[in-house]
Amino acid sequence: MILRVALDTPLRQLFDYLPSADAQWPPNQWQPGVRVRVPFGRRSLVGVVVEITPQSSIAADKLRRVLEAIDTAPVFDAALLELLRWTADYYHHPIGEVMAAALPKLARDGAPAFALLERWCPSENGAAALAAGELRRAPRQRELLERLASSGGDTAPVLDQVLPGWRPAARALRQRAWVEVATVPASAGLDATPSAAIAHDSPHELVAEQAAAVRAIDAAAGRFEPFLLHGITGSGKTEVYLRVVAAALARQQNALLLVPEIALTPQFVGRFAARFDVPMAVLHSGLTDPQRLQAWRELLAGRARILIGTRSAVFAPLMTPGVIIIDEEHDASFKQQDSSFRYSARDVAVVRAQALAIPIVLGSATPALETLHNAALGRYQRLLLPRRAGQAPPPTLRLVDLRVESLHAGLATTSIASIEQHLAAAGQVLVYLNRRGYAPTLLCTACGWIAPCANCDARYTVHRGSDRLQCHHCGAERPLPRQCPQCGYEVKPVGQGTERVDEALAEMFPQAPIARLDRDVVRHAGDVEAVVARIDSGAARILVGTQMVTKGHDFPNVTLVVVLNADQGLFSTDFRAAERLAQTIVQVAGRAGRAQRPGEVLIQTSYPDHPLLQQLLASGYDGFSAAALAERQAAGWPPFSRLAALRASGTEPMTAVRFLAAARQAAQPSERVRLLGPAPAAMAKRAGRYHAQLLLECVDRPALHRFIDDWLPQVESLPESRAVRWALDIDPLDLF
DNA sequence: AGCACGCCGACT
DNA sequence: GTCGGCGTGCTC
Repeated sequence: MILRVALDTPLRQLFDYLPSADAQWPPNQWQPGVRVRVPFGRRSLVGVVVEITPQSSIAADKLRRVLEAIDTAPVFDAALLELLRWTADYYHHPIGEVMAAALPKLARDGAPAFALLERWCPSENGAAALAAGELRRAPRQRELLERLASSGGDTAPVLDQVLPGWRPAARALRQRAWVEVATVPASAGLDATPSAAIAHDSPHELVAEQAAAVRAIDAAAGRFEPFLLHGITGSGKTEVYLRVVAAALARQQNALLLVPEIALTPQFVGRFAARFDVPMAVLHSGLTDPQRLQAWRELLAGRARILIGTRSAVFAPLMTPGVIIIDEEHDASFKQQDSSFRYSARDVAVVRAQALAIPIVLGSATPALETLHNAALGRYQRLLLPRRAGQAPPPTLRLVDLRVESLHAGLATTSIASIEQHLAAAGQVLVYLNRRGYAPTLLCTACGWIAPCANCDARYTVHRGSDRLQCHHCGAERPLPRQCPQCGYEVKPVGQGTERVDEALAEMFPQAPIARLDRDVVRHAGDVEAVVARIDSGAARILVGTQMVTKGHDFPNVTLVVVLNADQGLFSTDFRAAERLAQTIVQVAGRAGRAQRPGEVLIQTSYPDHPLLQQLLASGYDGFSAAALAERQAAGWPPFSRLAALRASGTEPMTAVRFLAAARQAAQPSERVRLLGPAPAAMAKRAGRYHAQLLLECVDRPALHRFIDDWLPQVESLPESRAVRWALDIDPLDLF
């Protein structure tokens, strides 16, 4: 019997092992999905048994024995194992690394799948000693031994409660062999967290469209059916989620809710905890390793009924899942960007739902064009929530023509006048600017020197708060110079960041307290909530923020939104830039006028005639997306074709390009797959490395994947690959 | 990715 | 004379 094991290495293969000699592990106990410790070269690694086969193609004398089985039951059930194999296949990524990504770090290192507790028992000698009246001079030890004798044994947490400070006594007793200690698995009830809140939140009334959406999703129970829940901001998508989860719970099933980022988990946990009196688990990167392990164990034991998590939660073990929900499905955070395993949690979730034969709900006010296309093709059922709850009227959008306006700290005269009006009418104002810091450049007024980052093709951003220069691309920092290091003349910050807009607004409207929301003011968990609370309570009247303000939080009393710089996305080389800009504008506009008062949205631009802006103004996101999809079709971009990008970086300017050129050379010419590049990245140098990419495009997905399957082994063995870091990005979101 | 083996420069 | 630089090869 051969165990085929996935190991956390970049090698694209399984490794064959003989079962351990352990008598406790008869052959019929080995199962796929069980973790094992195996010898690998000269180290020992934790891997996952993926297959059990009668024989191996590896020479018998090379096969080694498993050192130890870590689990008695699989940590990946058959369905999850199959999903992980599909994922490794689809993203052309080593299976062992995919499996590693699906496990919390501590589980990856071999931590048991269930919590272990120390259990202390009296020994026979101990009972005898007690009866003989020993320990008269050691009251603590006697007390402990008496307790253990009467209870027959206790676990450490119990002893912590009944006899605080019992450890020294226990150690002494153990030395005399009067007590024994064993580690036992924590059985269900023992370490179960008591459910926090009693469900007190009563379901909101549903409007007709919400009710129809809930009915449609509930009707799909027990079969695979993807839904696009396209609901404008404020239309009550969350209430639909709650109803759908309630129905799943009623069917004795569990639910998975994926959210794009950590900041959004507390509010969902709050809403769900208020509605449901069931154990929930939360998984995101803000947890400590032990917390993540704990959540994973709760899921594995089937104790948690609802899982709310970010990207990697799509791989969490789920017992009898009944529905998967993806909130803000268009959000780019669902696509892993920073590791070499670049998966889309949204797309994997759809595959998981399909394998599980359960419905999946993709919710958004601004769906991705891919998703809208799937809905148009009838692959996804589109559910529309076109109205705001509470009959709040939709905000009106207006463009502010920067060519004819004078600017004060990035604010046009019209915008300033509007802010004044709204403040006077007791409204709140939101100013959106996708640039943190004080100013994006520091310029010498005499010689034209601009503070450059030494590691990147970028400029330092001026930060007044910390009185430093900061590179937003590599994180480098240095003190803010007082004079030009080149000519000694005066330097000044040029351009606007949120910090400067905050300062300028404070000068213009001294009576209106300002809150700022960007990564510089949000340092710890709870910071976002604190800022949101200042706005909600009315303590602050103006909110200045970056992308962060567009995500999730509602500001019901905001009546005016000003978008300071919409133009960055208008002329990008990236074919997705327009989509992202439209989504941002619609999302930030959605923050305005959600209570009774109508909202107003001002978009400052130097290109008021740009078709994208005109489209958005005339026919909203629907009109924009229809036009954008037509453009994509004409240009042959996704979703009308499939892309993959081979990305590389090296410490020398040309190594990445050379590697990619060699990779292109190595490719079998194909009529169907087009190769574009290699091309250096728009910002080639980042953090001291030079980046480049080679793009693959093909109308037919299976053809593209077959091509990559043939090509990748050759790419791997290229001598040029030694000098670079490279990664293959399937369905890339941004092209540089 | 690790980790070891192996062959050429600046140091006690 | 050695410590150590990273090239190259292997992991069932």
